[in-house]
Amino acid sequence: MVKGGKAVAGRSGRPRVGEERLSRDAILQAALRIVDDEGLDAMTMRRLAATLGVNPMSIYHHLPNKAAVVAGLAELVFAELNNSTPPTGESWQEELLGAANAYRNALRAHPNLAFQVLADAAAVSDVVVVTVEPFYRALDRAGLAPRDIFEAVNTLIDFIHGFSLGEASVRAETFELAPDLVDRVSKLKPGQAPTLIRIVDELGADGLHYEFDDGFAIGLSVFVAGIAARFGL
Amino acid sequence: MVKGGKAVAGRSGRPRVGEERLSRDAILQAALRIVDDEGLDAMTMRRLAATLGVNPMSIYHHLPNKAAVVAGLAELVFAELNNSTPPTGESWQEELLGAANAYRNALRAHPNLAFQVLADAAAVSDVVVVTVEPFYRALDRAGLAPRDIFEAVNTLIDFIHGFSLGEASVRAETFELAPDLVDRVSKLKPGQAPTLIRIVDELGADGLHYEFDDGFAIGLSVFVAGIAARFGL
DNA sequence: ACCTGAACACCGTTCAAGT
DNA sequence: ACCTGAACACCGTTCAAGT
Repeated sequence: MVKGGKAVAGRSGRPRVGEERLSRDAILQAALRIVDDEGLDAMTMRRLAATLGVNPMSIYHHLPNKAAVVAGLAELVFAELNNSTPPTGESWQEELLGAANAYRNALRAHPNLAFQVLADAAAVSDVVVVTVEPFYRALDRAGLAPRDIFEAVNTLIDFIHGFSLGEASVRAETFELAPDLVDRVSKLKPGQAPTLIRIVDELGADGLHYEFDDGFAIGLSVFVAGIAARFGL
Repeated sequence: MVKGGKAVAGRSGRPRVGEERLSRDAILQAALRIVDDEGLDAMTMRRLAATLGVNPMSIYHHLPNKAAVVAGLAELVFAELNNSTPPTGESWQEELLGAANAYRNALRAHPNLAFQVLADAAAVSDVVVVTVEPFYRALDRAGLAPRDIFEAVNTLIDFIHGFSLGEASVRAETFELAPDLVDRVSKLKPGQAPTLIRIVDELGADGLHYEFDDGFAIGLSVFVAGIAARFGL
């Protein structure tokens, strides 16, 4: 963009104290804005520097490399989640649903980042660890044994991750499966997926409408019923 | 690598019939090899061309761009899954577990690709659609209503996706959580995650060992129990 | 310590030219 | 039709130099 023109004046050299133009936080906020607005690919070091009105290399004094910038963004998402009000509920079930919804919403807030966040969720940082507290609290309240809590939370969070991945990969929050799934299924060679074809046919009558909100709620209800049955509540 | 040297002879121009050096399939196989061996980042168009002994631009006559190459790889993974022997079982539960294990194994076969595969699973192609047939078959056999089958399969596959994402993000198939989780948890400010800290403490006594295989089996058992309970089987 | 400028070693892709 | 060579418009990052 600034391409041909000579660099905007901007004194070089160390700024006086209290005059720093850059900070880890300012960089991450600017990066998050770019990612939210234009996607992860648009967030290049050079572009980031440009929006900060700074030389590309200046960023490297606050973050070691681009991977660190992206990891910092993932951390921001979890930090937002941790700052949201913790879920409460009449029952452990309600509390668990509250935790799950808050988690999903945090991921939904930055769909262009969801992918990266999910990848980093494994390479856990402190912020991520704290994130599971509400889940532990709900299941502790339910009376599960420590090891069962551990496994149950892992399972539930895996589901939320997978669901969020699908949700982030699709633009609209509602979509008609009809033109998509029905159409595609109808083009399959009949021998290849007989059950699928038959089921989709029967569904087709009702009109094949899908809402992510409903899908999530149903998934959670399956999970809650499963926990209760599997761990003897 | 070939950097300074002059291009290896290699006649240019159109090869005679039956003499083509390139094909969509050959390109994808070479690309898959690079991704499996060195990761997705190593698979650049130029690198891919080099291993094929061909000019970078030649690839564009078979695939429109790099995104198409990567999408082709994702398709390969699902194709492998569809060619594996379909699961059978005494009960619908066993059949469902068989389908889930086959699905997970297909994703595990190419960990460096898992990420991309999961992203593309939403932007569904025909190969992906066929992939769900075994799940539909198991739940149809269980006697679920069409709409319930649809929702249950979505939920289960979301779980598998999330699980596989976590599995792909971690190198070893077994890891001690102790030095990782326990250590990290113990460094938290006590007010931040009291339940988590307490539960992990109690777990710490047993030795905090985690196996992905066990985690997956437990997760599946929760879902099977949940499906039975939630959909009244 | 913090910022800059120039340079290095890459990218994906377009376009015109070969056979 | 299929492959090539040169070129364009980018990347992330190193390194030496400024204050």
